[in-house]
Amino acid sequence: MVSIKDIAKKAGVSISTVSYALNGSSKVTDETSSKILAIARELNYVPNAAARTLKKRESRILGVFLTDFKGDVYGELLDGMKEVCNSQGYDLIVCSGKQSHRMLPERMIDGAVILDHTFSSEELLKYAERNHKIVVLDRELEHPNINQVLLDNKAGATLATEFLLEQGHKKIYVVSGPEGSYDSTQRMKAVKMVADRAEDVEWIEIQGDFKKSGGEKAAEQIMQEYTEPVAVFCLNDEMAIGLCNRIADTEFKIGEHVHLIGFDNIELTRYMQPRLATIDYSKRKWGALASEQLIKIMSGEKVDHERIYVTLVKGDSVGTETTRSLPRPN
Amino acid sequence: MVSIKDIAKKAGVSISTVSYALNGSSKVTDETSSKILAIARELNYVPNAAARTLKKRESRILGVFLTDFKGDVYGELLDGMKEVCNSQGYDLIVCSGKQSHRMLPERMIDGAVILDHTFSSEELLKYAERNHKIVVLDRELEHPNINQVLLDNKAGATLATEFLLEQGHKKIYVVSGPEGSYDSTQRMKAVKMVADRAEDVEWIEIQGDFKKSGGEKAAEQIMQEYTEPVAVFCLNDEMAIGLCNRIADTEFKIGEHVHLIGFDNIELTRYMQPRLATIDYSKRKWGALASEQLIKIMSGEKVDHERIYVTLVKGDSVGTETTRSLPRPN
DNA sequence: TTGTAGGCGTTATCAC
DNA sequence: GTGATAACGCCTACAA
Repeated sequence: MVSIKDIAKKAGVSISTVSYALNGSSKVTDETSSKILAIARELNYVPNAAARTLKKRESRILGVFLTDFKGDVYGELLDGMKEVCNSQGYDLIVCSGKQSHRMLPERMIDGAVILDHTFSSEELLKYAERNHKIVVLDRELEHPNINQVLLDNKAGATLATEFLLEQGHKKIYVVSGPEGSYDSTQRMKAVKMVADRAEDVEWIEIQGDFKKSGGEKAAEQIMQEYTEPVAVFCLNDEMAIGLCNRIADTEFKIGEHVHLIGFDNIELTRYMQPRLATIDYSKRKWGALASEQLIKIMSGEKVDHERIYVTLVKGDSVGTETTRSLPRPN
Repeated sequence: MVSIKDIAKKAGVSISTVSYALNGSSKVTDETSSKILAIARELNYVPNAAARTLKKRESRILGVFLTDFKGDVYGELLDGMKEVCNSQGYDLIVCSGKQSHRMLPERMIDGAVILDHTFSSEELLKYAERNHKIVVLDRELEHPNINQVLLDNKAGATLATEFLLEQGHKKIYVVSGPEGSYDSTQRMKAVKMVADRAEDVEWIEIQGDFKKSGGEKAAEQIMQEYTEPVAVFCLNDEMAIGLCNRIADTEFKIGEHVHLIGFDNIELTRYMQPRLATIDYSKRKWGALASEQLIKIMSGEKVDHERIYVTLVKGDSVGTETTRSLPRPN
């Protein structure tokens, strides 16, 4: 490995002069500087990240932690994060799994964005307590070194539920996310609030998992119990897709027998037939804002928690309840 | 930050004793050792990754470089990589974008897996020349420090094309990937080979981009030129999905007017109506193998290039050509 | 069994 | 403007 020491030797100067030249300090003559730069290029010199990080006590790398690498929500979110990070001179790395947690306490990264419910809040608080900077996207956590950028789950679930009610639906299945998911809990709470306040509305929770398989299972149960048209609120789009596809094998029709709305507005919903009604928000903005907040708290700036606003996307997957007595197909 | 120096002071021993104890060396008494460990825990000691990396000249981190964070192929592939990495005591980080390239030459990571055609081969060879270890998944590149783990594109495209021919199709549109994509070029070459060898077969290339939008555009052209049923080979599933969805808005029917086959067997194809015919391979195995090869060449082991085998998945998106004169709908 | 000391590659504070 | 020199936190001969 070629180090500044090698360059110094070859250039006949000291290592400090080399360091200055390499870092573009104005303290060194243009002449010496260009000579050093030339030699550095000639020797294929590349600075050593570990040494720099050790000395400067910062790596200029930010990490984002995901539950897993699958999931349709992540793509744009990560792109949003990357954009902001890069523009601020940081690199972004994506990590998953318990093993990678060490990156934060061992100071391989300067800060972390968390979207991983397997990362316990105790662990996060422990790190925050040791002065590591963290932004959480998937929980509420109060600490001077932690900032929250959360989806407005309550507004989203309220919009979705009210939309179903407005269309005249009286029986609503709600397919939830996995145990312990903050998003699921929050959305569920809002549904309950709205539905309980309405007259004559019955709502039934089906335990889901935020994956396609959960939607499929829910479809089975719903069709089994079917007596008349029902509304279904899948707490994310992936389950809605699973549900749709299970139902596509039957005579039941989405938007007629089963009125369906999702949450997330993932790209695929644009392509579904009929178009899935869902709750939209900017994933790119979510990621960008998370990175911004992280960089701010790292620089010592005091910032408030942020919220990502949501909107309703209507779609033919939810029809008006004009066909109360539509019979069970076949 | 608490370092081994602090522990040493508190324990009344030297820093080397602390280091030995922390690394489980048998050279230190159980008594001293447990005392040191207790103090380390008490002080919330966490080793500093940069210092360890600098000294040991390895980070135990492997990096994978992707063109972008979107893309349905990546999830399982990354999981496959992560599994192998972790089991071998390595961490995996996912990077994207030109800025992050520095991770390799600056020795932040011990090795890299490349699935990013924006990473030039010259750059990769340069790094390989400086003794960095690399596994490429998206090109052919010969160097002692580079290993290839490539899809058997030729076999896949041949299987797909032959399947269309067996079903009696005589006119085949091929929707390609973006300019410069190795996978696209290889697949295209195989199609040409098979189709040209067959009698009476006409094939037409449509320039695509491996994204949904490319499939949509291809759909427009195909419908415009339509006179009788045609076959279409989209060189990846994402374009096939775009094509399907564009066609779903019309009276044309997949599997009747347009016989469609894709490539990749991404999860979503399972849910399409009709089921998309495609080429399958294990993404998880691809990732796992890539990691294994990387770790092997890093340990100085000499390994051959590897190939990921593919199979044909039939689906109702390709019907038999019994309806040669099916008229143009509406 | 434990301590001393040198060095990994870099930055940064001093002198000169 | 340039050069010694001392860290940064850790590992590891070698010495005691």
